[in-house]
Amino acid sequence: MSESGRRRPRGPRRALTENEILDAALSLLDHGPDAASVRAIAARVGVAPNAIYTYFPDKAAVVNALVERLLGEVDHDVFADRAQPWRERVEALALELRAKLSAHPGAVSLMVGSRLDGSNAQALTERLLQVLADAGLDPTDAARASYLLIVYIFGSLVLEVADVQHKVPLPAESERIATRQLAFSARPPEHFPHSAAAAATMAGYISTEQYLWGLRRILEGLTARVAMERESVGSD
Amino acid sequence: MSESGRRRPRGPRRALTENEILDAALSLLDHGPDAASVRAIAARVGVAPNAIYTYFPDKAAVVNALVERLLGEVDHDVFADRAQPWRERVEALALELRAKLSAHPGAVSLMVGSRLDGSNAQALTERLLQVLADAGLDPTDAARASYLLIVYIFGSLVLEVADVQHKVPLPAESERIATRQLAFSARPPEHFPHSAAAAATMAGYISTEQYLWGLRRILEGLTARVAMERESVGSD
DNA sequence: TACCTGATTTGTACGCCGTACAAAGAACCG
DNA sequence: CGGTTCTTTGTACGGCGTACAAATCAGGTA
Repeated sequence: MSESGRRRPRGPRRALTENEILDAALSLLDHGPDAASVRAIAARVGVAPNAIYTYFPDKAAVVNALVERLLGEVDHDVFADRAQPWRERVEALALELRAKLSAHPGAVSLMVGSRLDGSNAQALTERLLQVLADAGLDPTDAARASYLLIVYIFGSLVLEVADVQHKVPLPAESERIATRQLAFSARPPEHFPHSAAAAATMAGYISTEQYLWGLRRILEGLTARVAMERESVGSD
Repeated sequence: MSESGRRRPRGPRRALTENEILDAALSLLDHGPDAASVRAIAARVGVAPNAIYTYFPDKAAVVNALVERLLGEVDHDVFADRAQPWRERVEALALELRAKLSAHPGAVSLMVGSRLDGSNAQALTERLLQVLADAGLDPTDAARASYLLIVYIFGSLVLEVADVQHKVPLPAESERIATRQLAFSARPPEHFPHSAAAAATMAGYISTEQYLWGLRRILEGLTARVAMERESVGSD
């Protein structure tokens, strides 16, 4: 074992672990995206603010590690089963990601500007490419499609947390819809006829139903292409 | 005229306009998303920091106004022409928005968490709904589709600015692709076979070409639905 | 004309933030 | 034991958004 090979370092044992710091940051984030300051995290784990810098080089590293950890919580088994229809696997992946990330709205705010290139992010991309390859997309289309899906998933999350704007805790979906309904009906209908007509639907934008609706339209667009290409190839 | 009806206020004439403040903020944003501090803006327009609060209640209002102003710069004529094919109108809208917003990467960072419910945002939504209605979507589908498109456009922008991470000025597209190419080839190919194979495509993710590719897949998904529904309605 | 009144601008200050730096403390080695 | 090395802390700097009271300015009114 190489792990027993490396001796314990010279100094005092560390009082914390990286994970305890991330735990603290994550729980603080439930009080708003700005609540996870270095000072607050340090206070939460009972240590001086600058002790954090023994574990992470700067705050951006804490954020990156936090995002990576959330991505690591995604259960791959749900959509790694190649016996399942590929569409359901993509939907399962999208729902898993949304569930794990929107559970921490503050963290979603933080991932904007995070690198998203950690090993867990790569693993998820790889899984997605796998599913799309199983769907019959050639490697180039699969790559493009995976980015399209990531944009959709990530964009939905960002718009969703922007909508609830660091209110805490996250209100229930039905309550959020009602709030938006009110906001829409306050608009001048004479200048925005389509918007007024679509108010009820638009109030329900931010919902799992709309999320899946959009996802399915995208999947249809991806496979329409495959179908077209298969047709054009013809008797091959 | 009601404008001549309101008399000039009592005090000294204002030294600035809201627009000058937004100009200053916008030019500062080109030096990074954090460069547009209230103090920096005030210094830029030659005024004490707290004078800004005579024009805007707080910094969030400045950001909202800035985003609204950028949305107002979008040229509606390009996609308001109902004689044009609706697909091209949607593409023109998407390209206009991307062009106007990604010209100010710092501002895109700021719009995350902005309300996006100003009159210009509403006008764009209305236009989008109009185009989708012209495409033959019923009001409900048009509403859902417009949100899907907004998520895509906005998500693409957010991921794009996250990729260049406040580097300034924005590097050329070819250079960004080369940088990403390097990053991808540094990954362990044995654990991520699909990712490795798709590296070249993925390096080119962030490009106008990929942006349009995804957009067209979405439009195909939306119209595949319309086509299906028309078929199922049958002889009607 | 001179004063009053109300809007604008400024000076100062508070409490945060991320984090650099040097000193102090703790565990291991010889 | 002393020395070495790592962790933790105290203190401090510069910057942030913004609250508050004083000063300044330009009307309207007497």
